[in-house]
Amino acid sequence: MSSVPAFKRLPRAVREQQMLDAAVKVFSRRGFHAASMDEIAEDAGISKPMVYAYLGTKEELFVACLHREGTRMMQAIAGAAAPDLPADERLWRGLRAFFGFVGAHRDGWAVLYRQARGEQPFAGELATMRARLVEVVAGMLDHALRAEGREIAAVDLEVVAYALVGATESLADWLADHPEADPEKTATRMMNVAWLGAAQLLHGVVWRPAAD
Amino acid sequence: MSSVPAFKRLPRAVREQQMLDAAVKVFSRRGFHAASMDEIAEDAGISKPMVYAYLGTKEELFVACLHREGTRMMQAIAGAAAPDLPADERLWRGLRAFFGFVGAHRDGWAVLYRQARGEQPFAGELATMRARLVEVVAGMLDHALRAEGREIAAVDLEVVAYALVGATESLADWLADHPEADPEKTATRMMNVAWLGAAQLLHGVVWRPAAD
DNA sequence: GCGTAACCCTACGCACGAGTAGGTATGCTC
DNA sequence: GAGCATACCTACTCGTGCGTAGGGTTACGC
Repeated sequence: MSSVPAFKRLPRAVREQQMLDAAVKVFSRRGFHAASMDEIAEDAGISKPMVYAYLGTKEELFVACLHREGTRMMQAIAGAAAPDLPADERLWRGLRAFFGFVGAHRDGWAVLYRQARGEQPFAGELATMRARLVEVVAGMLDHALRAEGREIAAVDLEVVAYALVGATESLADWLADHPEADPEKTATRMMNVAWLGAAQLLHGVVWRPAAD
Repeated sequence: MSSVPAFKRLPRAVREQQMLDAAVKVFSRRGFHAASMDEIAEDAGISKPMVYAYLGTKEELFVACLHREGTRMMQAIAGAAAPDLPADERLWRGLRAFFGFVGAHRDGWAVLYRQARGEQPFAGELATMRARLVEVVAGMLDHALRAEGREIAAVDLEVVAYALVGATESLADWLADHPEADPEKTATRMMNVAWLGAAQLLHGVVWRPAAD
């Protein structure tokens, strides 16, 4: 009596992706705690024990979401910013790829990402990703600096890179909240804030507080 | 038999502050959801029904925390950045006040703030505060621009301001995570990132993507 | 000294949601 | 077509934590 087979008995790999899709969706719109495993299961068109069997606990599930989305984003960026280009061009392409990605996954990534910043269990996971980005940006700055024959203390470089990454994340939030906004244009604006300032630094222009 | 009166029967205003102190502390270290009203009450040296009687639901309590801390911060900034100063000086004093505040409330404010970004119910509350900041910064930029005889579309101005505020928030996070870091120095670094770039924009220097 | 209003408590009800026990059906291999 | 693994389900347990009912005690006005 297998008259209506169609939507059943799929291989594990497929179901896992469906579950992750559903999880990203639900976590995004509800937040980690407010999201229930029941809703995720229902949204994935499957029953709860299956989710536990394949992806484990709620926390593990969330981490899996972060991992998948994070990896996709990193790949998008890495694929765009070839390491043999000049610093400004790399920065530009990286930013464009980043905002393009966020624009294409507005409710997915950006909200998931915002969640992770707050909850202790995931802050570490996220910090790792951010650290990789900061390292890349700091490396770019350092490289450009050496080309100019200058040097800056590593800490300063890291903090500047951190600020740039932070500004970028904020604009990503902004982009996620403004569906009408254009990712490309946002990238251009970020480039203006970031690169014009950074270029000054690279040329040895420094702002100092007045002695008061 | 009132031999040990000391720590009992305090007036409402005092108890409310104690409760808020406790709530900020617990929300900060546990996060909104993981924090329990029982723990907050215990930490405030009072019983749970009192908290409900004075400050209302858990959500209302959290909002009250946000409000108190946010107001304090805004006052700290407003008190430092007099509106009749030149833009760069205002920016500098504002930043110094901001990082000073965060430095003095590392585990209080910064963590509370991070929480609020993620949870939908509070995102709005926080957005309002951020919007006020963005408005101030954008106003400063606009003012400085007009003094130079230039103009920029309001949207662009807002986005730039948003990016600057975002970068500042990120450095605040960084500061909160690095207890050894100096707020003053952090403010200087932020000033370098922000002002050097902004000053370029003010002078009409603009970065544009190459036609490819 | 007596009422009344504030302050404060010890319990509990109750819903919600994470995680599981235990069982059924379907395809695949030989 | 028997055996086995994999996909899948319904229906529970059980802890946790929000919010409250209902009652006690200290101050303060008169």
